[in-house]
Amino acid sequence: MRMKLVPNLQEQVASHLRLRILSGQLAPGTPFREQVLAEEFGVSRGPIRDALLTLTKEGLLHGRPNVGVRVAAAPSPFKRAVIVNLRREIEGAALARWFQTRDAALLERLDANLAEYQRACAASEFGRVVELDMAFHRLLVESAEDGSLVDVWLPVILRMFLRYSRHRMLVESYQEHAAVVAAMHAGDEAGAIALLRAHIV
Amino acid sequence: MRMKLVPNLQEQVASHLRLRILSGQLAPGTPFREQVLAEEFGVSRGPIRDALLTLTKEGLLHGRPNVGVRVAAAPSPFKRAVIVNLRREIEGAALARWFQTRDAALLERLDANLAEYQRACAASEFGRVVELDMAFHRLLVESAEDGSLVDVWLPVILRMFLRYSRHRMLVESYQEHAAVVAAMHAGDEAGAIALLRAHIV
DNA sequence: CGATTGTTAATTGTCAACAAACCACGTTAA
DNA sequence: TTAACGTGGTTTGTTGACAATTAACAATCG
Repeated sequence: MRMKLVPNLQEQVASHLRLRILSGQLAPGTPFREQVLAEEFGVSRGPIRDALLTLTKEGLLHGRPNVGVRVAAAPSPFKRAVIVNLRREIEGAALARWFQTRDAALLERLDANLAEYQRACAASEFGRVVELDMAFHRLLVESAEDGSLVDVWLPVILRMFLRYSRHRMLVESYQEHAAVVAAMHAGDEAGAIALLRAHIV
Repeated sequence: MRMKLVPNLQEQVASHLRLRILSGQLAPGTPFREQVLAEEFGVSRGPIRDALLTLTKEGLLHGRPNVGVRVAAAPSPFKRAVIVNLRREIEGAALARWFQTRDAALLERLDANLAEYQRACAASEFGRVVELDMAFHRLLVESAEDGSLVDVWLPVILRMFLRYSRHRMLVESYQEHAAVVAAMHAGDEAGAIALLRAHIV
């Protein structure tokens, strides 16, 4: 069994740019030029193009043919309301499915996530908190049916995290995560799902 | 004012392959080789790669790095159930929003779609029916807020139409579409939304 | 006989050069 | 003055060649 040691260049570039966009440092409309990025990453424009196309399909970039891509604007209130319900549906379904097996491995990973989350909060590592926040929800979605929902879930949550102003409420978000996990430990299915849905805002 | 006469090669290729996959002729797991497609379309591998990446993100193809892409399998019952709810949420929200304006232009387009749908049914033009079925729902989604929901809606419905066995019920599907439009004409918001949600299965 | 290791053919990943499209700017003419 | 029209420079779109990786098969060893 071998883990992939060196992922594709396009994946490395996409991951790097994803974090850069989600950090919220870049204003909507900021252009991403292929040549500039190619020189910055030390690769040719090929992998850059693939990465930009990926991020565009994920909703983080907005592209017009023959013009280029720019950082996408945050979704409108209407669109955001729809997206919130989509996330609730997906993650709620995943959590409901977990209660059919109650696999302990997931609980361990969630506990580890909470511990690291708490540490990052105390250290005020802002970017790390965003990562851990998304990782928490990703663990839930991945637990259901070998992660078959991840591909539909990812574009949804990425659009929500685009210029997400709620990351400031670090402690509050942590407590809500912890409450969900506590309900899972207690075997309270309805309570866990209700807490999770209420947490997604 | 000029319409784009010749869209990008990658878009032409993607559209063509999309229809080929949705037609249901190709069994899940059928490989898509870049070189083969490049020769078939008479272009180089570049645009083909972009098209395959697009279709992969849309859920129609399943790809592994350094190996290639294959026609994706139909979603599992669990995943399909989730996707059904996602479509209901998106299209229901779009329809609810239409009732705030009741723009007549949409009704005209839907009536035209129904007429053409009926004709294609009578002529048993199977592929055309699939197109019109999706076009009907697309019109609904595009009507809300300048089509801002289309990008999240498209990957969802494409996954549902992947090897969709329900297209055989041509007349039944037409009648359900017509019932939704009739409720819209009558100004019955709750009824239209209920009919639409019940139609998505 | 089974498992492991080389070898090879096929396929994807990457690159650099060239072609086509777009945008801003200055010019021209009504 | 203003609108239309070229024009130059910048950026994306496309291409073909080359490198890296994979999977299947053959040979080898325990």
